Amino acid sequence: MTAMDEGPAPTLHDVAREAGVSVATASRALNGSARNVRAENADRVRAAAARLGYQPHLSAQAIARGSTRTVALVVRDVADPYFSSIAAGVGQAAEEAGLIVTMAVAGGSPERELEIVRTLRGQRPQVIIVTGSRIDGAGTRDELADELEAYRTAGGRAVLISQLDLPFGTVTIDNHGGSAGLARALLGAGYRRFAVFHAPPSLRTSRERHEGFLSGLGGAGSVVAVETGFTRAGGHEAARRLVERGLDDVEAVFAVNDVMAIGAMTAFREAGVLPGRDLGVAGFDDIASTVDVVPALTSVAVPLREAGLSAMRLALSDDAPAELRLPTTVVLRESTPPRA
Amino acid sequence: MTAMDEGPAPTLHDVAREAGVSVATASRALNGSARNVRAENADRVRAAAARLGYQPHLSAQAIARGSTRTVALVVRDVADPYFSSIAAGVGQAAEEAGLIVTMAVAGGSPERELEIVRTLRGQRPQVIIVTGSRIDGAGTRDELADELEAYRTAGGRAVLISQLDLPFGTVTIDNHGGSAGLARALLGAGYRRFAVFHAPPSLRTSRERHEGFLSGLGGAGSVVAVETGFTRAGGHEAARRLVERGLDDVEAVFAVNDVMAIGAMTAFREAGVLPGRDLGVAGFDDIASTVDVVPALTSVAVPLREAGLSAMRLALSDDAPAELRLPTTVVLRESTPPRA
DNA sequence: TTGTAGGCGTTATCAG
DNA sequence: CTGATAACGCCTACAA
Repeated sequence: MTAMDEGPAPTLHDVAREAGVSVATASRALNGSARNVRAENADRVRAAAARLGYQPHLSAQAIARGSTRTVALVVRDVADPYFSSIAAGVGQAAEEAGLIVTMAVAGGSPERELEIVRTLRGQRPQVIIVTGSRIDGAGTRDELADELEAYRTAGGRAVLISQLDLPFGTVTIDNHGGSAGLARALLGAGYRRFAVFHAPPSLRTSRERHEGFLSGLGGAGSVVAVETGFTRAGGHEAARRLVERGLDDVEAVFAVNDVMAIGAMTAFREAGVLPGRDLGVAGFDDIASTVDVVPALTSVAVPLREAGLSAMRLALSDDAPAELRLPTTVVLRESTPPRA
Repeated sequence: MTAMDEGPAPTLHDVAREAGVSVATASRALNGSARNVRAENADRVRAAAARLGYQPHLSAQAIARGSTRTVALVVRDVADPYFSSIAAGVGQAAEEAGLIVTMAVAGGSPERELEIVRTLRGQRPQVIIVTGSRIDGAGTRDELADELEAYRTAGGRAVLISQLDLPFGTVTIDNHGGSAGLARALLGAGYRRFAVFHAPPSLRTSRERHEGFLSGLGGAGSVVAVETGFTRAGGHEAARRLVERGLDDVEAVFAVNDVMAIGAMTAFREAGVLPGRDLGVAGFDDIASTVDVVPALTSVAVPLREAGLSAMRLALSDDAPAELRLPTTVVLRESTPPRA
């Protein structure tokens, strides 16, 4: 109810009137669709635009031009370092390409993911990037595929950072190979008896890492599997359960991601079991905190930021949608010291 | 060059034709702008929409309706837990309000921040939330204010999660009070001689925390100030420098944020100085990893997620733009054990 | 209950 | 080089 001058944002018409030219000329002057505007008029237009605080209505441009300058990103959880690293990569690539990124959070629900992709499609972004593990038996797989297919048919570029499960460009992480390499490295360090903290096997990422680990072991040693959540809390809880059950037959635990491993380390410590001394601990992803935790966490490095960049590259390239497999690297640290 | 049926996305016209009704009826059936559509027709329209994989063009809706259903968020760095927690809060509130969040990364550059807000304005979002410390002497302050003012004049809601520096709704964190409380708590624990790791004083958040700490000390004890970057790397480097210089006159270090403190702890450890035993360490923000680091990090808890929620609430409310000050809580942990 | 028509802010075509 | 004017996809009086 103030006396402030309320009112709609100035439009191109306002600018044109203020500059004493037609909208067409104003439009041309502002975005040089053709270089043919008299310098003087161009200046007048720019001055008028500045004076009025004019900003072109992106939606209107989108309609008139028939295309937007945005990329849509679907993640499970922004606050999870795994996704925020990917998001950072996507953001960087988007900025370089002059695109705006819009971001939606699926929270691990396949239904919500589907719903998001649907409404995202309404945004008509140039690119849709869906991140996060596929979930088997979710029942939304085919619908998601249809949705993305419809999007592609309309000229959009869909890319997944996930498992190669849908017929779209996909950036995959070598989960199986990474875990197998880790298993071999741990065997090499003298470990024989393991526990694996994993999420429900329908979560593909977890399953791949779990299976990869077993296959890397190649039958050597023993493994007790503990199913839990794919989060820090899950790792923490699994560790508590394992301690309760007794640690006699485990020399090292592999948690299928770092936040689980870190939560587990804390739980072990709370129970008087010292990670790195009493028990080896390893994770997966090699998030930033691995080196700040004590003992530093053995992990499998995944180029997360690079995954985001690659996804954008894949999307923007004109090659047929392909799989881009990102390599992983085992990084041994103090949490799994060589065993006498 | 495949034989796939390429082509533009289906429009409302296509749906209408497919259903054998007019666009108006189709529009009404799809978004019940009025409940007056014969049930049979409504069904036909919905069926046609489904068959065609129709999704309304959000930009077109935005233009026709004169408003969008989006909120724009500006952060410094998505991968920083500080911002990703805020983003998570904003995302949650946005979802509840049925809004899509678009997110842009300023990377700590005031110029980039200004540029982002400018183009964001073109998006015509319902809300613009700008997060991150104000930076004094940036030279963009007034321009940013103008930009946001123009946005508000056009009916937008601008909110900052920052310092109260611009005449808009602002969610502030009690940096000064929190640090002062921390200082008192550390005095109470027997510490007297401090080092403070801070960023350049133009960064308001850093300055407020630094000054708050000094004021909490109230002249008691001694303080050596070390200027460095506002990041983990900054903390790490400051710690290295401090060790080189000698630690004889410091019993505890306060890093103005947790990632700095955590980086510092690692650096100290690398130098053979054990945090918590040889040296107290405290941070600010109380990010998730404080409890997973060893020793657990003393910090000042900031309701980050809540900040995001509050910002949305502030934006969506019809009250005059106000300041909403979020309280902080000192959390003493093992990194600052009571001193004999 | 339905359809026609005009408008939203831009861009782009096509005469001048 | 400039200015009408017709799209773009959707919504919404207004009229039927």
